[in-house]
Amino acid sequence: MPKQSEQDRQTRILDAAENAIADLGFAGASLRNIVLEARVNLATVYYYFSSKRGLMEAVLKRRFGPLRQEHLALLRQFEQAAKGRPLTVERILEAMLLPPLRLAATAPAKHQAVTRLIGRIVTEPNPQTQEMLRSQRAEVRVAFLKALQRSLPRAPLPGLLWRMEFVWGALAFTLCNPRKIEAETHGACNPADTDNVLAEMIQFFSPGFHALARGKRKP
Amino acid sequence: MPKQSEQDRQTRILDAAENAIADLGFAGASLRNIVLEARVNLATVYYYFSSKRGLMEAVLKRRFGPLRQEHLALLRQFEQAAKGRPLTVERILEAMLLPPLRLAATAPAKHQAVTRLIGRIVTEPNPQTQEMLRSQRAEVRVAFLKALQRSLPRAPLPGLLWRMEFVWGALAFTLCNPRKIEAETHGACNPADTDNVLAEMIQFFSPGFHALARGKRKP
DNA sequence: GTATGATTTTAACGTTCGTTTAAAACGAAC
DNA sequence: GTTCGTTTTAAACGAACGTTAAAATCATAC
Repeated sequence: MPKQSEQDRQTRILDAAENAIADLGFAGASLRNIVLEARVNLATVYYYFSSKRGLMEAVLKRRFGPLRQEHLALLRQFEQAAKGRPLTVERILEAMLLPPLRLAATAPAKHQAVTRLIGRIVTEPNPQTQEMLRSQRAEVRVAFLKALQRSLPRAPLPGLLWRMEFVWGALAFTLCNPRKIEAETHGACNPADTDNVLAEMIQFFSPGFHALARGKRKP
Repeated sequence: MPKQSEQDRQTRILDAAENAIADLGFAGASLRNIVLEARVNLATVYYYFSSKRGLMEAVLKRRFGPLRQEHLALLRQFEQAAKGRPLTVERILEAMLLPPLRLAATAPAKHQAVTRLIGRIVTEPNPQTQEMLRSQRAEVRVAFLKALQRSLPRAPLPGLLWRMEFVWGALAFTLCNPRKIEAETHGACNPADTDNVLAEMIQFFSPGFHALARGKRKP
C-alpha cells in the first residue's frame, strides 16, 4: 500500500521524466538524472518501461490520453446542449482550447512541466513521436473539423483547415513557455490566468472564422 | 579561393548543424554526426566555433540576424510608403509574417531545415538559448507593437500583446514541421505555397485585431 | 628551397549515456 | 519458516559523447 505522501514509483518516474523532457528535450533528458529526481534505482526504469523510448511514450500517453477524452467529451456535451443545432464558432473554440488550458492550470503547482511538455512534443519532428501523436490526435481533429463545417457551411475547406492549424499553433506556443510570455510582456500577459487567456483567444480567433464564412475579400 | 560546388567549410558545418538541430534538437544533435555530413574533421568544429555551444549560437545567429534586419526593413519600408499615416493591420501582419515565410521558401530546396530550426528554438526553454533569442527579437517586438498601437489606438495594451503572441505562435507552428500539416490535411494545406499561407493568415488574424479595437463584447 | 603562419588531421582523454545481468530484498501463501 | 513470484538494487558492459593536445599538412612570403 503506497503512502499518500510518497506516491507510486512509476508515477514518480513519470513525473521526473516529464520534467526532464520539458527542460531538456527528449534527447537531452537522461535516465540517470530522471531516476535521481525520482529517488529510484536506474534499473527500475527498465523494469517498468523496458527502455528509454518506452518511458517517453508512457509520459506522452499519460497526458494525451485523458486530454483526448476531455476534448471529445466537452465537444459532445456542447453539442447535446445545442439540441441538434450547429454550435457557434465561439463554443467550438472553447471546446478546443479549454481542456489544454485547464490541464495547465490544474496541474500541481510545480508540474507546469505538463504545458512545456506539450510544446516540446508538438515541435518534435521525430517520426516515431509524431506518429504516436498523430494517432492520438487524429480523432480529435476530425471531430472539431466536422463541428466547424456544420457551423460554417459556406466556408471553404482549406480555409478551415488552415485556421485550425493556426489555432493549435497559437495554443501550443502559449502553453509552451508561459514564463517567456510573461517576461516579454512585462507581466501584462499572465498565462496562468486561464479564463482570461481563453477569452482573449476566443475574441481573437472567432472573427477570423466568421470572416471566412462571409467569403474572401481582396487584400 | 573556394570552389563554387564545394562551399566554405564553416558553411558546410553550419548547414549540417542546422539540419541536425532541426531533426534531433540541441541535445540530440551530435558533433560526430554533424562533421560526418559536413565532410569535415571533428576538430575543425573546435577550430572555428570553439565548442558545441559556440556552434549552436553561430547557427542561430546566422539565421536570426538577417531575419531581424528584414523585419525592421520591411516595416520601415511600409511606414515610409504610408507617409506618416498609421499602417493598416493587414500591412503590419504582412511585415510580421512575410520575412519568416520567405526565409522558408527561398532556402535551397533541401534546406527547409531552417523553418524547423525556428520551431525548435522557439520552444526551447534552455535559459541561454532563450536569452540569445530574446535579445535578438526584443527590438522587433517593440517595433511591431508600436505600429499596432498607432494603427489601433483604442485597443487595450494587453489585448494587443496577447494577439501578437498568438500570431507568432501560429507562425512558428506553421513553420515548424510543414510536412505534418500537409499530411494531416491530406494535401489541402500546402505550407510551401508562401503567398497562400500569408493570405490565409492575414485574412484570419486581421478581423480579430479590428474586433479588439471596437471594444470588447460579452462571450 | 626554406621559414612561417594558418588550417586540418590524428589520436586519445575522461565522462556520461542506454542497457543488461545477476543477485538481493521483499511480501504473501502455505 | 520455507517457498515462490514480484520488485528493487548493485555492478558492470560497450558505445558515443564533448573536448583537447600535438602532429601533419598546406599556402604563402622570402
